[in-house]
Amino acid sequence: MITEPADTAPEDELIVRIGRGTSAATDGLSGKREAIVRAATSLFLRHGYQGTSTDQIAAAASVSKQTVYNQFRDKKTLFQEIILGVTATAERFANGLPDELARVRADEDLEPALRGLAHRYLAAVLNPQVLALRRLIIGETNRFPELAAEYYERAPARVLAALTDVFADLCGQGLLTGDPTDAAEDFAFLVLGRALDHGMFHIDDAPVDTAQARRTADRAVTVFLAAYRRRP
Amino acid sequence: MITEPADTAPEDELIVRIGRGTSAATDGLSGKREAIVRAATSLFLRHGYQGTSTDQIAAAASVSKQTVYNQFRDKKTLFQEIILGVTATAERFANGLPDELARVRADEDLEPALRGLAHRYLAAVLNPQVLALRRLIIGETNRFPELAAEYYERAPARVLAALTDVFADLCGQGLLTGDPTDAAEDFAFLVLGRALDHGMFHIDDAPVDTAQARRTADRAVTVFLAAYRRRP
Amino acid sequence: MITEPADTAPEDELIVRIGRGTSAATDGLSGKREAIVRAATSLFLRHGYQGTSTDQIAAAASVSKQTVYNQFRDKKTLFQEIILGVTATAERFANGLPDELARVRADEDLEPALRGLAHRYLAAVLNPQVLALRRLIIGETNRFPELAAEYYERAPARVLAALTDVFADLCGQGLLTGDPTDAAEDFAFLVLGRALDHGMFHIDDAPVDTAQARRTADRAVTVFLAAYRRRP
Amino acid sequence: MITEPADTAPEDELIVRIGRGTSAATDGLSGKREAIVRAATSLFLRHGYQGTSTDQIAAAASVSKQTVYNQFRDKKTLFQEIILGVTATAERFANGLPDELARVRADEDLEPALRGLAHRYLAAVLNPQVLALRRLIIGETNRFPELAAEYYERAPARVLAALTDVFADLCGQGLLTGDPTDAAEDFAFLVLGRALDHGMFHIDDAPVDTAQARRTADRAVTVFLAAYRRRP
DNA sequence: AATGAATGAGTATTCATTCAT
DNA sequence: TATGAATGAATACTCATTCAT
Repeated sequence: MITEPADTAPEDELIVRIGRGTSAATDGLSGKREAIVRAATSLFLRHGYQGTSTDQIAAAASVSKQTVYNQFRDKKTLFQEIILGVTATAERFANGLPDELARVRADEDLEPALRGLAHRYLAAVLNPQVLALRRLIIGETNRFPELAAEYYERAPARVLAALTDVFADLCGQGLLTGDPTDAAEDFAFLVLGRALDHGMFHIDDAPVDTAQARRTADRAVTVFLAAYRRRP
Repeated sequence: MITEPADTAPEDELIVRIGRGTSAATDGLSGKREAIVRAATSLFLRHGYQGTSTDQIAAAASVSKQTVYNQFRDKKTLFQEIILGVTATAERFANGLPDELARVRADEDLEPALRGLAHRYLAAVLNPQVLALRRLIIGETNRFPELAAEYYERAPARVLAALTDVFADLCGQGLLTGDPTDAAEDFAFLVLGRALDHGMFHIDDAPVDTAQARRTADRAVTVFLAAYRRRP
Repeated sequence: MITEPADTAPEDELIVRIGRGTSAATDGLSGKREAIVRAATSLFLRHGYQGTSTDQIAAAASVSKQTVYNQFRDKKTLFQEIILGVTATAERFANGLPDELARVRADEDLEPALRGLAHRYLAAVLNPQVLALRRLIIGETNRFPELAAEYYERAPARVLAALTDVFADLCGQGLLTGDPTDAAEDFAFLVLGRALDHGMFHIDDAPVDTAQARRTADRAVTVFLAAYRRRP
Repeated sequence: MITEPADTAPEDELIVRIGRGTSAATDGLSGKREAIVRAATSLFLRHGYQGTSTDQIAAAASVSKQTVYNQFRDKKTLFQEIILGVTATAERFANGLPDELARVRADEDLEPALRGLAHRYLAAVLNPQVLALRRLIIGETNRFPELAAEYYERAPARVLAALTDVFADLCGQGLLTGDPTDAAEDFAFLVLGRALDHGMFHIDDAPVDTAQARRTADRAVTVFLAAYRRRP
């Protein structure tokens, strides 16, 4: 119904190749599959699951409708594959977190290191596409409860687990006290809470306000350390 | 993966009378209006905006479809009126917060008072219907950006403002230090962050786990006071 | 797809009013319902269940597609209501049979009376629309087994039961011997067998060949009486 | 009311090799052709012509869709070749009938011989697959009138012709009187009539009830001989 | 000859909305 | 005002058939 031909918003960062054929030999064949994923991701993120028709997806991918169905059994399957594919990106981000703090050695390094971590974390989550993905999944939690739960496990929960590892290590170094799991949660939501809550209810295609994000990160670290820094 | 819960959840708490006819005189006439609101609220919360048809609303309200259109012009209008009506409930909760801490006078009262506040706040937000409403609005933020923004102002932001007032007062009493606005945000998300993040991605009709909520509230207050309690 | 505007084959005999509103007051309202039944009956008889689309039905009835769905929940329901409605016509025919032989009193009346009965029976069943209905139901027996069984009970089996009553009466009068049920079956298929078998596999819109039917009827009665006439 | 039997019924008896390549040399090449015929026969018998898609046929034959089209031009052609191929089986049955009665010599052999013939005939026609084939062709008589007529000529009519030959021979031996053609028809439908009529409208995968079939055959022969046996 | 992918028209059904009463 | 019936466009999905390899 609603046709948006000039549809060029670059969600490309979030779009990953999904499916079987990734080898060079099949690249030509699965070009259409990738086009469908790309188009559907963009449409789902902007109009939601129900608000996106298979006609629109096929048109946006410059592909016939049946090709969509040949590649993805039905709309539900396409949606799930896309969400899970995109989720993998978030998973990779989480898995990369621990390395960032691996080099913290002495007391004087801790606070700036945490500030850097907090800032990168905040910037990653406030990315407009990441926010759009969260809105999409949250809005479809009733329809796809298992998909939502799986996303939670592989993205937010995975980040918390990574932070827990980080803080357990820092406790082991004698830099922090308290339960690492609690520390991870408190750190995460001191950093993200307000911005994420606001971001859920506001569409803003502008990139993250870096200065604001840095102030938020710095304050979060200050409060966090007031509670969790080991005092001699 | 698609789940359709039975159509019998009593959202009555959230359903308030909306619209013009609230006086006793018009009660007979707007009984149908209320039935429509009640039915539509229930359906929208469970199946979303696009997942709810006007046929379903009319049938659930035992009313003809044209009556729905006579009362609400179109589906969008009905949706917006319902969301704003339900938002008023959240607004009232926010407005009641400051009174809760008005009686705190001496240092020894502060921590238990904050714990009680934190627990009531957490329990209120984790109410299954409140979570469902959040999911609904978040999922429709793209379609109804102004509605989402208005909800944010009248519910989450209103609570933060109320907490800011509370903490400004406590700072004035010499019990806390720091910026009251920052304190309000940090308090709010230390309390809510994790549970709300989890709640967005998990359907759970069970009532809030009180013991767990209390532990969370207590820990949040401890961390909060480590950073914001005025030290002599 | 296939549009047949000049579709004026008069199946009207078979089409009976189906449904709730038959009173004069609702006649105007259910005019469309009747048009749908009329159009769908014609199309189903000619193109089968799967070969008839709801688009075609709506077009042939000069009605919108949704009106078809408002009146008949879905295509299956429409098909079943039509078949059962038409079946009622066959049922009435069966119920009228016993009266035809009620007047047989003396031995000399028996043979001509049976010949008349046989001829009317044969002519009724060889009616092109009746044959088309049989083909339709037989062809859909896999898809609608209960409907086919119900048709069988209310049409062919009902006729056999009526003939059984007739022959039981004639046995009671001392005109026939043997089991009335056997007699009914043998009579029925001596009369119909060949013509019906042939008719199933040949489309022939021409009316029944009366002379041929009479010869068949006469021969059937001769063979039948050779076996079942009581000999003094 | 719609029933979809499991896809495992072994119609192999009815499936014969169809088409050009039957010699040993081409067996390798037409193995796929045979697989297609086998799969399509099974599907057509169970779901009808329109109810069977070329996708299903290709999948059931473990063959690509294009291979189906390479072998059979289009769906109609495939259907017709299958029906005609299966018809050949019925034809062979008819052609074998005369030999069965060739040995009848004396009066005392006649009745048991006819009973045996009647029973075998009845059992052959009541075979579930034969009934399914009849339903299929009858249901498609409007769409494939010439195919239905050809089936009729090569199966039911061929049996009647064979029976006519049998009875002409028996008349020549002085065992029967009357017109052999009439005798054949009356014999055929005294035997089959009721069971065939019932069988058209009832799906029953169970094998024929032998005792019941024998009783029917015996009664049919009794009535038949009452009319056609030559009396000295 | 065989394949997997592609096509465009068609399937039953439902949508938000409006009209006649 | 409230209703039941009606509408035309859209929904997800499937069809028989063909193309490139």
